[in-house]
Amino acid sequence: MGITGLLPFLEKASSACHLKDLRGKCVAIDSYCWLHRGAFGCAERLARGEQTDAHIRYCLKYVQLLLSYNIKPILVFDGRHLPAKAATEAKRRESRENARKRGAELLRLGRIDEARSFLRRCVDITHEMALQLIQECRKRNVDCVVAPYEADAQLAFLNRADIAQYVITEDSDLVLFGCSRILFKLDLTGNGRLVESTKLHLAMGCREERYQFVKFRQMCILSGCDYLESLPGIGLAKACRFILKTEDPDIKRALAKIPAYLNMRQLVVTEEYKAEFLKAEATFKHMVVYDPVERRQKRLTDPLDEGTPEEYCCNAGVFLDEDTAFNLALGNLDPFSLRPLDDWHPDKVTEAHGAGEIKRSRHPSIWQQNSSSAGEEGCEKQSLHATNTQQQQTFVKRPLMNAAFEEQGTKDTIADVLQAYGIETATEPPMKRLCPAEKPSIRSIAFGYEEVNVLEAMTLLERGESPKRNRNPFLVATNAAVSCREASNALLSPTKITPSNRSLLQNVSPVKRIDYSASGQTSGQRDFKVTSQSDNTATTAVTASRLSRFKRTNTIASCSISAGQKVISRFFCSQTSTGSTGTVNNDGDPIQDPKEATVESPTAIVRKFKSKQETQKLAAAALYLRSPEAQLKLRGDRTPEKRRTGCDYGTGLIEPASPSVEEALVTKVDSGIGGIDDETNASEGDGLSLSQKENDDNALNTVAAESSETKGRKTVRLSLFERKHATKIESEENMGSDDLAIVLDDDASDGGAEGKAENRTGNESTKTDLNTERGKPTFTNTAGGHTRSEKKTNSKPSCRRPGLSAVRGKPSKDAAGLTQSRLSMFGFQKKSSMQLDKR
DNA sequence: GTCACATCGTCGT
DNA sequence: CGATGTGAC
Repeated sequence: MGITGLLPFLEKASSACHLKDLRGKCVAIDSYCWLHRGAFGCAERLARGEQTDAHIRYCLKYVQLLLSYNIKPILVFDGRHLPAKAATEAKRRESRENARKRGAELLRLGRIDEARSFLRRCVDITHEMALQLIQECRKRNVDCVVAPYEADAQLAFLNRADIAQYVITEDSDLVLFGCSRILFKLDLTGNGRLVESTKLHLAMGCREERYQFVKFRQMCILSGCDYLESLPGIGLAKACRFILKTEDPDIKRALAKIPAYLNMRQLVVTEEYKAEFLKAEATFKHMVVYDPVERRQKRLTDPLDEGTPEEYCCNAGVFLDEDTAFNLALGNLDPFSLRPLDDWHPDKVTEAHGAGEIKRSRHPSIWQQNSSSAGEEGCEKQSLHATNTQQQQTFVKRPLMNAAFEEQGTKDTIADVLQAYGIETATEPPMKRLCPAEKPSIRSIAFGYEEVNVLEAMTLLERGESPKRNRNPFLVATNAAVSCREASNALLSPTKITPSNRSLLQNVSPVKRIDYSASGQTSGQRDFKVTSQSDNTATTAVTASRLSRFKRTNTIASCSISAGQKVISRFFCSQTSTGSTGTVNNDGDPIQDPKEATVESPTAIVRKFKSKQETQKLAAAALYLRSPEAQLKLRGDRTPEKRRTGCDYGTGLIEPASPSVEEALVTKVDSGIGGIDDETNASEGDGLSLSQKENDDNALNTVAAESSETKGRKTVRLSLFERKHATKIESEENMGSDDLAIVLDDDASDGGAEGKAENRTGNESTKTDLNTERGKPTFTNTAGGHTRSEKKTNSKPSCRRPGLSAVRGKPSKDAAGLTQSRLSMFGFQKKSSMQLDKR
């Protein structure tokens, strides 16, 4: 059920979002949504008990989509039913059962079409389906978790623990559970709607300083949620008005004032309701979830921390014994009977498991128990669960990625390091400054990745926006969707390893392997530790600086940097007079003596940078506005091929595509979905996609086909709708189609055709608006239906006749059922009569 | 303007 | 499950 009307209510707290903004992140998925949508397509077969895997393939398509953007997915499944929801569940089961019976009956009577509609409504997502998907995911090294109870709480836990930075769902309840970033309405083109908890006050219409998340949650519970029916006559709007009005922090006392505050004298707030309210609140706060890191069940938040009496948690689930809980979370048990169905164990995974053509994700598993297993999750774990030890700057060791090389320990040049990991080094090292520092005139227009990154972070910082794109393929997580502060801090400060400043190089560099916790002692050439006490000799200085340059950029790691000291990034060192020694190595990079690293606050550096480097900033801004391809061209493409082509996690469902190619496609598809007018063909001087279009030749891969098919479908659907109206008008006016004022054409019949997308770029969007959201999902009908009507009315009347394939299967009687308001909404009535008048 | 309730669509070819 | 439409207050 969720919260009725919450998503439209959250319009102001949401923004259009694309998966490309989530690169390098980890995303927890409410798998039920995908399974349910997937099962809908093969509902008949499922209802008849026939064998099918269409729904599984549907889900894997999404998994693949995420992997192709280098996003780590964690699929979360529902577990047992909460007692509080038992009634709702029973009701659902009953209605499904009824639908099944009626469907079967109609099927016997041979009324296939009617039977179909009932059979679709009776699809139930069973744990067997979930397990089927889980098993496919295991083959691909994609993590799955079965929640002890509701997936919602589990998703929220993963999000709050920062194991997953985003949550994908269709259920508005996730907001109440306290997720920070939720992606709704994700489609196969990668577009979705992002709701951020930091913006919730905007939706409530409340000043930020007066806003508390607790208030938001109380508002939602008051409006009616899964655990508590609303008081009669109270919906979101009234609940919001009440919550904003009341000052009383004690909600139990405040609840009594509802009738007075809302002018609803007839309303009675019983003691029972108050108690149930507190229980419902506790259910959201303290539901039992599973912590895959600690491998134990716990509550989403600790009742002691929140001061919640234990008796209120009676609906929030009970704990299982350790072993059962673990196996349930892995998906090995049937959640209801707790009978074993499988015996998979994360610690006993063999590579052979995924043998065959199926490619395995390289993301580290959340189930990797050894916290020293590092990689991404190692970092997560450290930032999450080892905050205390972090103060000692204890770095976790990552597993040896290339044992032969790493044990050897002699090859310490950048080229060697990269080569050891299969990165092509025939070209220059990726982080190499493209234009040497000694050529300042050229430097002002050419930038390395870091520069652009920093500039971008600062530019966005200035504007108070979140960074949108990853431009530096090596700074995977620094950029996208991290708050600006985080981004700039990661670049500016002597950082600890956090999820936001990981990089490929960090993993590649031997530096990472130094265990600083040991004794501060490090061995030979491997010590590239940059500290104020560092004693790099002249002979090792060049090599050391080259490698430490990598390190400093992202993880300036040292146990001996004391508070207040700051080793600033190479970029800033070279730009600030105090930071640079003035010496340059043979790469043209300044060799920075760590002793002279300035102790400056990030803001001070930014200020200095801003005043001194205005031209560079402008140039960088110009560069920022280019597509990734254009940037690469401008800077000279030094990125090793392997990295540029993105990840290679494909399973064959969707071929792994270069991220840039995907972006190109999305740009095209975006413009295709939104526009329903053919008469405007110009793809409005879209500077961003210029070079992407040049790349189109490469774009004809499976993803292309997928995307354009989707586009085609949508277009056909729109056309079908339009045609229905047209038919209606036609019959009403008693006119032949030749006389019909609405222009009909056959364009939509071949929906998947390449190139149409650009032609359909609607004239509805402002040409100069780079943030246009056309074609992206929105929460409100005003944004969906109404804009469409505006599009229609603003443009010349036109209507595409769908192809035969689109008409087939839809009984024409539907057209007769259209209401006048619907017609006028799409502008047909008006237009047709207008045109008819002319005649 | 709100809210409650009923009904539809979700896929895929 | 959300979206949408409709009718009651």
